[in-house]
Amino acid sequence: MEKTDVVAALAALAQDNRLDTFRLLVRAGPDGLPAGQVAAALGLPPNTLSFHFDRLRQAGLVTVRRAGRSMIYAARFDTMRALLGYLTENCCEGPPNQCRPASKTGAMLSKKDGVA
Amino acid sequence: MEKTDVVAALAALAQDNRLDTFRLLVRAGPDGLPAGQVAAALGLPPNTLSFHFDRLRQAGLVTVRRAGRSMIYAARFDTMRALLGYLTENCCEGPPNQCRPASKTGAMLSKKDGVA
DNA sequence: AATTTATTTCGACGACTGTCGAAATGATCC
DNA sequence: GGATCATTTCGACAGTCGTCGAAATAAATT
Repeated sequence: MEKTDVVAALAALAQDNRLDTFRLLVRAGPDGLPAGQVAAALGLPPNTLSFHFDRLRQAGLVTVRRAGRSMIYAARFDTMRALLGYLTENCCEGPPNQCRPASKTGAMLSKKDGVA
Repeated sequence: MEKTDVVAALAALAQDNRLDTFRLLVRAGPDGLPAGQVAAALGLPPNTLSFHFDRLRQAGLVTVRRAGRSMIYAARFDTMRALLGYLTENCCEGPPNQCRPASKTGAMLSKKDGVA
């Protein structure tokens, strides 16, 4: 994933209503939800939501398909996975690996520290 | 981590120069780098960089300490870890867990699908 | 205490963002 | 084909963002 795409995806998620929207779609799973249902769930006017959907779509975070007169939006898990991959690799891996679950016990990985 | 903090952190990282800055600090490790060194590495005017550092600091992504006349900025790995945790939990876990490494073989987790 | 070095604060600027009312589009149903 | 329902497009608006020159602060050097 290119840095440009990462910035775009981050920007898309860095807004209250959009983060809510995306989380809702994630919970809805691969089948997605019609725009109206999202609007109802979040209490957003349909044109405002349309604007946000567009941002998410341009960032590659959702897909749309038409079903009758509804537009069905669905989360793109592949993009989200790629984003998480980038962040984990580029923004968490300090010289001594800083990105482990905060070490509850402290043991368990103090043996070899296999860092490339 | 609260949703507000998540949005703040995402917004802080959703900008070219800031993402570069943060990545540089991550690679520098817990000891951090003096502002001037970051400015030199990224070719940014010091006042512009100062503005971005402030954003990162307000989002809890970096710390500052003074050392002589230099200001040393360092990445906050704990915040980054918390952010990744939130994103993984809230933005990747669809009904059938969507957030695995894209399934190279396809086997290996098709046995029980243990989702809470 | 004056000078140099490292960084921040201030003020200004054009560009972009998020929101909304109103009008347009597109599909369905009599 | 006219009414209706779901959604998008358009235009406008206040607010925020990213950048930069210039001035201010803060610490070391002489």
